[in-house]
Amino acid sequence: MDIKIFDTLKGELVNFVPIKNDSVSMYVCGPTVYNLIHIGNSRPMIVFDAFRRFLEYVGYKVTMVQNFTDIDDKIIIKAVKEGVPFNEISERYIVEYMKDALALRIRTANFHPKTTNYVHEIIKFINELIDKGFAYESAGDVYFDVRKFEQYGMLSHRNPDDMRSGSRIEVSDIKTDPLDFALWKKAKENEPSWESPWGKGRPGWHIECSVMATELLGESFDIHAGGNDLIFPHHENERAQSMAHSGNDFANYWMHNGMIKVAGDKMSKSIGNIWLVRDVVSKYGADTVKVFVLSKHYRVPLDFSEEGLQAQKKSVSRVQQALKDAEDFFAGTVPYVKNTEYMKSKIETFKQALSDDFNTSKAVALIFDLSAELNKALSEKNETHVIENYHLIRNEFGPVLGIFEIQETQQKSSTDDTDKVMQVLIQLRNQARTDKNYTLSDSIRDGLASIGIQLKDTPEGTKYIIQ
RNA sequence: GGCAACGUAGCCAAGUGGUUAAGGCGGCGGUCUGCAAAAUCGCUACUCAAGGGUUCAAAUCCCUUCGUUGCCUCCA
Repeated sequence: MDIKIFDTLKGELVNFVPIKNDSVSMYVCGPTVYNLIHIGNSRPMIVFDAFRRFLEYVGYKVTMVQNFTDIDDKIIIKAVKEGVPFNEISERYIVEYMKDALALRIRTANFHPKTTNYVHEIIKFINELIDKGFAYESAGDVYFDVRKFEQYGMLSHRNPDDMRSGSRIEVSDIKTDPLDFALWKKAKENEPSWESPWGKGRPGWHIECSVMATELLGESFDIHAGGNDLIFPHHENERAQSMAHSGNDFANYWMHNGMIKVAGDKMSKSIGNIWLVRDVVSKYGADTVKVFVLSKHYRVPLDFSEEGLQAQKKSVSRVQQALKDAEDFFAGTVPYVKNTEYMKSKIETFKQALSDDFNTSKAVALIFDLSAELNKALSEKNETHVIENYHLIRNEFGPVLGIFEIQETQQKSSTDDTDKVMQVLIQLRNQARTDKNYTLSDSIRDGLASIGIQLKDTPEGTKYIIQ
């Protein structure tokens, strides 16, 4: 099956053909670790984790790298402010990042390299760029000479001359061209630094990704991904220095996700309109957050709002409840079956949707359809159809998109004390109903509802859901 | 100023040349229920920002206008 993706470099939908037949190498730009991550940061995590799973689903062996930039101005500033070594800050926020990723059920990449572990390779890489005439030292800094790289501007579809004339580019007399960017920054007093041929200093911002991608995936690899705010300058610069260094292609495909916005503005640490991942996940659950993100195509801007999340939570709960009902229907474990024709045709539809520039909103819509089918099958007691739809959601499509993989809501077992208390209350209420004492029965129901416990009178008896 | 993207129902959102314009939330009506809730069934865009054009045929291609946003500076 052909997989089509939108390639930022070509500016159009292209057929995805990996370098090696059966394997895919991808590099996803990770965070600079100086803060807790917000919902905006979570979009590439959610989207590209799912994309990676999809590639594996259709049979590729995927090697995924996601870096941590653990040395940078902001980390240093924060460390100074707290009076601790810089690596205490970066290590802290790597741990916090991992916690948030876990809460979102993002699978870990194959490699999570850190800049500071690659300083030796970075220095070597810069040295080679200087040898090849693409970089120069100036006052202890080393800069990339953009005029030497003919393709500069190609990824971001910009003309270097236009950018030079723009007033927002800072002019510096230590740079040959205002667009030149730092590969190596000379250490200021008391800054963390490493020894180098150019004196004490530290890596510039873009170089770490080029070096770590090259070290772990090779000079040329398949996919480079990240937020579209990284296209310029980060990815443009990465591409320039990498191609100048190797003389070969760098990433063959560039995938970029759109920004998450709040009330019309981009969610950004500098604007301050951020929602922390951990707060949103604990309030709405990972499935809701992920379905919310995957409901919209990954390249277009997504407006974040509590109202939107609230609406999504309802739809997500319906699917979760249908799955739980199916498990209850089979007293805990839904038996596996060989894929039926019905399942095969749904799987085909699912793959088709995701092959078309990763159209997750179509795939999510399919899951909602299956969830309705599952509910119908349950009420008709059609075992085969329950099994088919349950497995398609829980064990086939869910694990690809990273949603509905597990039961998020707490299941109460019959040995649980809560359940015992609930059974007493339900019995009491049902006696009242039999006696047609609806004032009492309704007051029990309303009372429970007010503390978040919902009663449902089904043909199989009264059930309850703890919100 | 330069370079892009987007504008589809009350709201969110697929569809990008040709069957009845997916799906979700909300709303209305039916089934179920003592009444609800949940589930389920039906209805909820004769129309795709506006105006031109191309075509046998356009939400889908082209042009113009209006509007929103992003990048050009750290950012996912």
